[in-house]
Amino acid sequence: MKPKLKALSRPALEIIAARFRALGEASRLQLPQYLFQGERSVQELGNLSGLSQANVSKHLSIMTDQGILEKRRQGLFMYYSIADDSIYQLCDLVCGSVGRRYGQVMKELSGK
Amino acid sequence: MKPKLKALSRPALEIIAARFRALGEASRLQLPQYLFQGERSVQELGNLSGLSQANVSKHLSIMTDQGILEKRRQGLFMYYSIADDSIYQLCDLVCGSVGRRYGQVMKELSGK
DNA sequence: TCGTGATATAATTAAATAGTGATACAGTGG
DNA sequence: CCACTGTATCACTATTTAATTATATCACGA
Repeated sequence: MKPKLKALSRPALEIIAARFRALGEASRLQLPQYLFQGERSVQELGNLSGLSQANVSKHLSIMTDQGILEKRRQGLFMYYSIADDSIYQLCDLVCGSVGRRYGQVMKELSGK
Repeated sequence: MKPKLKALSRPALEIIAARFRALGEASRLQLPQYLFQGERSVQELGNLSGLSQANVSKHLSIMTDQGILEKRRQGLFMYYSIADDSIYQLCDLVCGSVGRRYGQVMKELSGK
C-alpha cells in the first residue's frame, strides 16, 4: 500500500513560509554572517553591514521572533547571536543548489 | 590558524534571498506538495490547491525561474515537476526547526 | 533625578508582490 | 481558416514590507 503523503495544513504552511520569508531578504540575510564567530551588538552589526540602526534593529527582531536569533542584554548593549543552527544547513543547501543551477545556466549560455 | 569566514557578496546574497523568497509564501509553498508523486498539469494543481488558473500559473513560473520546478509541454497541457530535490531537505529542515521552536514556546507558555 | 548612550518602536513613504478578471497566445481538431 | 481548450501574460487593486526620520524606552553613572 502506498504511503499517502499528507499535505500540510494551511496554518502549518503559513508558519513555514514565514520562516523562509525571514531569510528572503538580502539585507537581512547578511546579518547572520557576522554572528558566525559569536555574538555582536546592534551597533557592531550596523557598522559591519552599513545599515542604519533602526533598520538593523528591525531585521534582528524579525529573525529573533522567528527563533533564528536570540538576544542577551548587557548594560546598554543588546548582544545578538544565532539561536538555531539549522540556518547554516539551510544556507548551505541553497548555496549548493544555486551554484549547480548557475553552472547549468552558464553551460546553456555558452554551449549550443 | 583561524579559517577566515568570507562574507558573501551583495549579488550572491540577493540570489540566495530570492530563492528563499520563492518559498516564503504559503499559497506557493503548497504546490510542490502535489508534485511529490510526479508531474501535474496547471489545471490539476489549480483543482488541488483551490487557487485560480492565473494565480497558479504565476506561482509556478516563479518557482520555475528559480530552478525549483521544471515544465514539459504535452499538447495543450503543461506538466510541472520538481527540478531540484533540495526543496525536500529545505522543508524538512524548517519543519524540524519550527517544530522544536513550537515545543519550546509551548513550554514557556505553560511552565513558569 | 538628570543627562547620556544604546536600542526599540512609531509614523511615514516608496517599492514589491499576491490575487483577480480580461485577454493574448499556443496547440489541436474541424 | 475557425472554433475550442489550456496556459501565460497584462492591467489593475490591495496588501505587505523595507527603509528613513523622529521619538520613546531602557540602563547607567554623576
